[in-house]
Amino acid sequence: MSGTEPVRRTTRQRSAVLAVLDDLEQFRSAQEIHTELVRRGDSVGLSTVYRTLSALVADDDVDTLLRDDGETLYRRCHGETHHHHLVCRSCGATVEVDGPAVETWADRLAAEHGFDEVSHTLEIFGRCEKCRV
Amino acid sequence: MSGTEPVRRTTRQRSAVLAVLDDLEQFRSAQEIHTELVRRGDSVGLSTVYRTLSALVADDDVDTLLRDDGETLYRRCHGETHHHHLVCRSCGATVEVDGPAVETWADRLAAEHGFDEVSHTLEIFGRCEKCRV
DNA sequence: GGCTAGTTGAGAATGATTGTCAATCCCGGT
DNA sequence: ACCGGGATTGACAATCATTCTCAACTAGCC
Ligand SMILES: [Zn+2]
Ligand SMILES: [Zn+2]
Ligand SMILES: [Zn+2]
Ligand SMILES: [Zn+2]
Repeated sequence: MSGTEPVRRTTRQRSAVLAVLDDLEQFRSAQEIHTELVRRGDSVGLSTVYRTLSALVADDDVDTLLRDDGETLYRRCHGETHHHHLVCRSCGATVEVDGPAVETWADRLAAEHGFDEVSHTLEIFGRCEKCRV
Repeated sequence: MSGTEPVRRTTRQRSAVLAVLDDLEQFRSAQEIHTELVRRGDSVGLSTVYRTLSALVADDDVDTLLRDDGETLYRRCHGETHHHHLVCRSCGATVEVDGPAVETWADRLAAEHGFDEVSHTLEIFGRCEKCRV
């Protein structure tokens, strides 16, 4: 399917971004990840953070999620296969979920209406227990 | 649930935006709607377009949709109740769809994980028949 | 015809994301 | 260890959707 993927060199910056992602259980914005890198004293240029995240997404190593305000959030998920997320609006805590029924429903529906090259987005938002008053 | 809604006056601008929305079957961005208004010779300030659209969304008279690149699209839907969309990526043609099974699945899942104030986003993208090569 | 509060719009401001490009670095070959 | 060339970096500028500002305008009401 995908042609030969471009070579990715191992650099201090790339490792630093990956380290932050591996320590984070929540979906976070590029800006937040950049701030965290600075806080750790392992500073990486903002452009590089964006570039690295884009590469990770292209390689399917990182999942993205669009917040209501349009900002993109990133997270390194454990599941290898296609899945969705139950996300806490206030703390970003995330549960990876599978919905086999939804997958087939969406594909069938699209086919019935003559749609091609189908994809879908599905995210569930809420407030987790820890974030109750 | 919602308190007394703020008064909305009937202005030329508001009517013009609604007129465009009613003629459009596709999801469109605020900028595109603004361009269409100018083309019709019924120009409305861009700020006003955004303001009007926001008000319509707040009043549940218009549906929104976040495109992959984070831009917000607007559409005046026919269905009164909660529903989702099957959208053509190239022309924006939209089919309103219902997924009762998904609704209950999402709510139950969130409840099982102790989540509160649950909402969800679900959109299906594809290429419609007219947009095949 | 006036009053007044909601509305408008040109332009500035915001803020995330992307582009630029010279300096720097990784890595396979020697 | 020493190159060399292509990949990577980062300070900064640029883009672009969206929001803010605020003085001028107007719909709705007496
Ligand atoms: Zn995930
Ligand atoms: Zn899915
Ligand atoms: Zn709709
Ligand atoms: Zn739904």
